[in-house]
Amino acid sequence: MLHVDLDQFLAAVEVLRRPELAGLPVVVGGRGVVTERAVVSTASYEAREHGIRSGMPLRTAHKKCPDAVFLPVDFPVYEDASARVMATLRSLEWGGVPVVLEVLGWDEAFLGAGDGHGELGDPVAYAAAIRRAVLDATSLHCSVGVGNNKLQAKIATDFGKPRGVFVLTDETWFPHMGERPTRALWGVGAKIAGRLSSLGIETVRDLASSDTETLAGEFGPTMGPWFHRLGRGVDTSPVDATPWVPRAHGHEETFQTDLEWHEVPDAVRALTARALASIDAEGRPAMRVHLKVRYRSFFTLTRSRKLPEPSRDLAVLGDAAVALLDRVEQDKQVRLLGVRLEMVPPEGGY
DNA sequence: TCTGGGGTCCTAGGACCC
DNA sequence: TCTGGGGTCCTAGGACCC
Repeated sequence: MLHVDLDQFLAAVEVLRRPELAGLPVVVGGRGVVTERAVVSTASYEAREHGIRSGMPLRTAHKKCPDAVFLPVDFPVYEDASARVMATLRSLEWGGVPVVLEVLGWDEAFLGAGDGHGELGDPVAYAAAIRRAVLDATSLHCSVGVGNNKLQAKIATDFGKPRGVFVLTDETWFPHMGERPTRALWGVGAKIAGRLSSLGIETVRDLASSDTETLAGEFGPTMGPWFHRLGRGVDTSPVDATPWVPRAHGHEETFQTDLEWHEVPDAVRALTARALASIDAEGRPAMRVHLKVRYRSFFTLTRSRKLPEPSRDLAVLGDAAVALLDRVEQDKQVRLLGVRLEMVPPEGGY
């Protein structure tokens, strides 16, 4: 089982079309304007040497490295580059058998052989061949993780970065992961790590040897046992090449200056129109409308309502979104608004 | 003037029905 | 007058990931 992840993907694509940027600190985020409310999407390795990280406010990044090149996020260009990478991967064979490819976003994929569980021959040699194939076809570098399952392969890739291959298996799981904090696991974020810590569970090994019943009591019958499996490096899910079918599309916007309440309904209607344009491309009507409101204090509310009947009518959807405003506090300035339209499932479900 | 924008999945609790 | 369970649907919100 392999996991492939492009190195500093957005920055690498920008350098490809502007070779003079090679070797410079490059930061891609927002509209590329360092005074605006936006965050870093990807920083080149040179920029990371200055302490710049994904998710960091652009303004902060600019303070850390005023000489960095700041570029706007250019969706179509990354989508095109991503499509070429995935087409390259999908065309590969493993031991004479077509690979099974599960795409995760723009710059990542799981790759298996046969039924999606198996692998053939020498996976490390094959991983190196994949890196060459992607580089030859797209001029982009990637790292590859090898594991007995998707969880292990995914974590292995991080150890292999940049431009490397790393192997993490049932045999090497505890030597590599046992003493790391639970946060190192794919699926454990800051909040879950904190709740685990309050149960006395700090490391991956602690989690692996913890009591499943206790975890189920704390996190529920699905999440509890799942966390326990994460700790042991266990993951039975196959690589699934089924094309992704979106459940919903939405748009949200952080306003450069907070909105006064009288400006909010029009802004909600504008976001609804953008969301509608996105779901129109899917050809399925909306069945539920979600509204997200963030106030100046960074306090965020969500409200949603199921429509009486599915709709693709802008007036109907706009009215439904605006009606949700009645259920939120209307006395504070608004920093962010979001409208998401959940679509009717396709024939036969997802 | 720290803290984007696109998503998915899970849980809790209330309403309602039998 | 008091009150058990099971089941489903719906909404709010939490958490995670790229």
